Amino acid sequence: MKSAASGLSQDDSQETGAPQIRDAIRDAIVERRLSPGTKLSESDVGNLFNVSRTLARAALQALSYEGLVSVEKNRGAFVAYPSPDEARQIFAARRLVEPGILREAAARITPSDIQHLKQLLLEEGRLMGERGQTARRAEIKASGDFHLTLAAISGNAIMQRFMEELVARSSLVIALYGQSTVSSCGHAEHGDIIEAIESRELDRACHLMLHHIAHIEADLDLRERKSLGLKEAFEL
Amino acid sequence: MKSAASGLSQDDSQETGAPQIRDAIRDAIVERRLSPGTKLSESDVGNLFNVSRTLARAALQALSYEGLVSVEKNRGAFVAYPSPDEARQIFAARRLVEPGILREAAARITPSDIQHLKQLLLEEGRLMGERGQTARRAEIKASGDFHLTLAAISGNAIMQRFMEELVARSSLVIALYGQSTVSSCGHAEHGDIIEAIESRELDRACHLMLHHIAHIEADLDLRERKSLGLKEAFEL
DNA sequence: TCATGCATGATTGTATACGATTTTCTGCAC
DNA sequence: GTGCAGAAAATCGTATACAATCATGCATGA
Repeated sequence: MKSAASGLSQDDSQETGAPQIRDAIRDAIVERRLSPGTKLSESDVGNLFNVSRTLARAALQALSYEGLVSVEKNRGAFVAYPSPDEARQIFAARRLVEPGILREAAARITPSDIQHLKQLLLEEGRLMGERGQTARRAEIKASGDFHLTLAAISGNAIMQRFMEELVARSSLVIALYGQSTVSSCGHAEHGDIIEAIESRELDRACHLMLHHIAHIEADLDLRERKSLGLKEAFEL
Repeated sequence: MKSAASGLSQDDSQETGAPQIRDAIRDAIVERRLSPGTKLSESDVGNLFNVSRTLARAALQALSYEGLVSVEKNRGAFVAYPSPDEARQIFAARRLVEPGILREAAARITPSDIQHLKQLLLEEGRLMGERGQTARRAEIKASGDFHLTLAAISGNAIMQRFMEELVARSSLVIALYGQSTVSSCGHAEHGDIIEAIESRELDRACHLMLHHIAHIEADLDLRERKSLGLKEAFEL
């Protein structure tokens, strides 16, 4: 049987052209290899990926639609530097939509979906134990995947896409303003939410979700971080 | 005092380049001058607006991000032809987010905002009385503006943008599947919602909003309509 | 010394050119 | 007349070229 969450597994491996560049830069942003404010020159991006400025520009344009990159006319593209107010709006949006997504997902969830969620939870826990930058980045990604998987299970492609944008921008905000080690408490909360869903305690699950988002937001602090540089971030 | 709804008034008049083309095509789609399935060739769009394919392509790309245009690799761009399932997802998304937006808006609403909403209501009623294509199109637009204004009042730019996308796509769906004359009952419902907000009956306002959306959706005939697609009509 | 203006370089904005893919047309065989 | 193969046309994908705009630094003068 085909799980509803299978929508997450896209064939990203064989894609080419602008989408590939877009995804590569997005990953770099979400995983903090590129810091907010970093300039993304069209020429540099094109040279890095061995394509023309045309494709580089298309990729940057796409990322600007997702709110991860801000393009300023005649000045260039920069990794988005969300203001504290933007950060609040992002989390307000998540508080607004995630309970609803949770309810939809709970109504359609299958045993294999629950299995998938628990798998993610284990992975998350494993990464939490490790040290270092890479583990930290993977942890951010895993934490986001929990929410994205719920959106996928909900079966609404539109809400799923919206959540992808919100989660990505959240990562950017956490990278900018997060003070403690990301969502260390989030892991346990994810487990609680799954548990509540499994036992059909919908109201409690929504309540937990709202608290979870509030906890992430409460961990934010307004502090500036400096950039890495485009080349270093992509050196293989 | 500056109303929260002032975010709606953007300087669309002086914009140039791809954004102008994008907005022009979007208006044409939302106002039903362009029918779903219509091919939007890059060359044709470029010639129409006296720009190169580069800008035409950028505009079409932007519209594809909004879900109003679907681009098929090596085949071209077409006005989106939302499937019945997509239509349901769009309205499911609206049911999911609009009550939350309504609550946010109610918490921040000012007397001048209420004035603005009532103004929209009057305009809507005026258009309802008229006959003809143009009045019908304007009515769709005015009906959408009510929801967009609420989103603007909520003060969350992210939700506002999302609502803009949902409303635009809703217009597309209504154009495709709507059977009666749009939201003739919607006008009264808009008034009821404003009234409920004004008297601080939040729960009732949300309830009305959900019913309102359900009514619009109930007016849809989610079966196939042969209004367009010359080829499909004769070749299938 | 500091402010101002201009020249120069770098970067983006837009258009055009060329190659790849798809679609359509044509013509021949059956 | 039907069906298929190959050519021709149209359209998209990508790269490159040129124009416009912005940033930088130096010269100049108060």
